[in-house]
Amino acid sequence: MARRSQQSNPEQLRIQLITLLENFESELKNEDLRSQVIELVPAYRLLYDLGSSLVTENIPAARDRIIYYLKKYPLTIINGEEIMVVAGISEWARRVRELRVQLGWSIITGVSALEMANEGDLEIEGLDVSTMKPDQYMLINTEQDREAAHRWNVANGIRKEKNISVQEKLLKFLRENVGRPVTGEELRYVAGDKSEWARRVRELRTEQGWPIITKQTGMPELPVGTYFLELDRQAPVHDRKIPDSVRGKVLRRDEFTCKSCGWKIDDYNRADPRILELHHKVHHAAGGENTEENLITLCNICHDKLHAEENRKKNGR
DNA sequence: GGAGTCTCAAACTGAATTAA
DNA sequence: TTAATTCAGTTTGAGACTCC
Repeated sequence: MARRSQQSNPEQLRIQLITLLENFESELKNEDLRSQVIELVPAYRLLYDLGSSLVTENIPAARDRIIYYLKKYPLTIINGEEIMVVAGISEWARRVRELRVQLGWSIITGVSALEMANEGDLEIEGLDVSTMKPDQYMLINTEQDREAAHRWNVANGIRKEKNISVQEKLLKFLRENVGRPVTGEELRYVAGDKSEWARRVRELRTEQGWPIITKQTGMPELPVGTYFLELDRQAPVHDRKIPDSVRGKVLRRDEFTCKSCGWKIDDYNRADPRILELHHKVHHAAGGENTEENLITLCNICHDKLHAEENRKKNGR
C-alpha cells in the first residue's frame, strides 16, 4: 500500500467532513450494515487528512510531521493518539520506531521511562516520568544523533546473539560504544526488551565496576536518559562496593575533579579517555571504609600512579 | 529505475479480564 | 487465588505504490 494523497486545507477538510457526517444521518436509517460502513470510510480518510493538515508547514511525510510535533514539545509527555493525529496514517507507531532506532532521535516510551526512573537514571525537573504509560512518548533531546543508524546495526547484531545473557549483551553494546553516549531505548532494544534491563546496567556499574555514567551519576552535561561507558576497563574489585549514593556525594564534593592533577570530567575527550575513580585514603584491605571521609576523587592515571608508588615503597624499591 | 514512503501480517510481550 | 484467555501495543521483514 502506498502513501495516500493529502489535502492541506484544514478548513476545506473540516467542511467536507461535516457534510459527510450530516449526509450520514440518512444512511443510519438504512438497515444494511455494510452500506453504512462503506459510507463512513471516507470520513475516516478525511479525519486522517484533517489531523495531518494541522501541521501548517508543508511537510508531506508522516514521519517528518511526527518529529516536527515532538520537537515542538520536547521533554513533554505526548500521547500516542496525538502522534496518530499529526501523522495522519494508521502505522504511525512504525514511523516513531524508525525515527528512534534508525534515525537517531531520542524518543522514549513509557516502558523505558519507568525502567530508567526506577534506577534513578531519568530525572526531569517538574515531571514524574514514572507515571508515563506505554503508549506515551517523549523527545528528550532535540538534536538528532546521526551515528544512530550505525549503532542500531551493531545493536541489532548483538540482540540476535544466542546463548548470551541480557547483561552480557548490554555490556557488549556499551563496550562497542566506549566514549560515546547511548540511549536507554537502544539498551532496551539490545536487551531484547526484557524488563529489568536498567537494573542490569546498574549492576554492571555498581557490582562489576564498569564506569557507566549518566547525568545523575557523574556527568551532569549528559542528556537525561543517556548512558556513557567512559573507558573499557573495570574498577578494582574492592572499589566496586562503594554505594552509588556515597560515590555521588564524593564526586560532587570534589567537583568532578582529580584532586591530584586537576583533570575535570569536562576535559573528557576520546584522545585522552580518562575516567574519575575513587581512592581509599586508608586502604580497603587495611580496614578503610567506603565513607565520604575516606574517599577522594582521582583520575585513573593519577590513581594508577599512586598505587604504583605505594607498591614501590612497600617493596622497599 | 531507484529512493522514499507507507501498509500488511505475523510473532511476541505484558496487562487486564474472566473462569474455575 | 490461580490459570486461562483476551486485548492492546510493539517489533520486524516484506512488498506495494508514488514521485523524481
